[in-house]
Amino acid sequence: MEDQSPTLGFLLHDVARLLRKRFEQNARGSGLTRSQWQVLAYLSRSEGINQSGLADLLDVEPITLTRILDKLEGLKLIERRPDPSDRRVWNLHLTAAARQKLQQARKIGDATRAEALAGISASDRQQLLKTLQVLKTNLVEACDAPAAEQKRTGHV
Amino acid sequence: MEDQSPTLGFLLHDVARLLRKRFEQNARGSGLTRSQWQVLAYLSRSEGINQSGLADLLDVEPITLTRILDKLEGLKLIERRPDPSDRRVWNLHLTAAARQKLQQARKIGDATRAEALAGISASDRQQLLKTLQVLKTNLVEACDAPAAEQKRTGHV
DNA sequence: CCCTTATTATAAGCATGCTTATCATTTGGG
DNA sequence: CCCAAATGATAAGCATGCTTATAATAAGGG
Repeated sequence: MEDQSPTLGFLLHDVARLLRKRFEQNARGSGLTRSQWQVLAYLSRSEGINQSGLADLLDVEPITLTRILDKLEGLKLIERRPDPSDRRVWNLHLTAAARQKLQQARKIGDATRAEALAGISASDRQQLLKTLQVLKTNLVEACDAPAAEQKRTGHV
Repeated sequence: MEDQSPTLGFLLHDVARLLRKRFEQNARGSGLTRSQWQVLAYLSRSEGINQSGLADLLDVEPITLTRILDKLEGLKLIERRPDPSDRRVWNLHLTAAARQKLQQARKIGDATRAEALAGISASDRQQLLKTLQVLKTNLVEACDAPAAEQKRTGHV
């Protein structure tokens, strides 16, 4: 695992970064970044949700989301509406412009994904998604647990 | 592809980010971040390389690497030595301290990877690495090409 | 030899992620 | 009812990625 080929972590990080980079190359001029698109996409399935709820869906920290929402609000793509029963809370809504952008960005995402997946069979794609989903579940759980002991035996 | 489950891009991004986060939780106190570790790891296989060569290996932009090297140099983990034949160039070398750190970080990486891969069979792990490697190759190539046309037919 | 072009490293400025801290508000125990 | 603890949003500061730009140097054609 440690010799010639990069480890899983390096490889995953690189692939995610390159996919993000290629998406943004293809999306030049859309005015939306990948993260902004992700926030809009998740919000479109949960309109009216509040910020900490949406941060949970996205598995990011609330403060990370706050800044993305600041941008999206400035672009008039979302609205923060005060919650009638809790003055700490903002309820989030898409604007009409956001719904248009979403369609556009979805096309760019499809095209970018097609570039990345060239030459990979349908069953390998399925397998990839399945395995990544397991990794994500494992990691979400691990991140809430105390730090792993590093086995000094060197055995994995 | 677009309905309930996250797309490949979101999933990859999330898994990479969570793996990075978990690594850093486990590495608390090592004084090294994941990216710094990656730079040391690649450099250990190519000592004496210059900055743009190393940036190519890592598939990052030279300026991204410059700042990481600034940190590593400040931590006395690398040395920049002037190239005798080209005054623009720095040749990069690990210090003895870096070699120690590398061993320590490798253990943390192994432990983190084990957490992420829990419950995934050896053959599925192989398959995952293989597919990711193809994705990376596709993307490195795509990023050097002009932006993809987005097929307005909606077909992928 | 000189001038244009390419290459190496770095700077400035932005976006997203994090940790840690703060403020306002709500909730719940006594 | 009142104070302590929990919760929602935000701020400050750091790391790493990017794009675009700049300075110094090298290389090559005329």
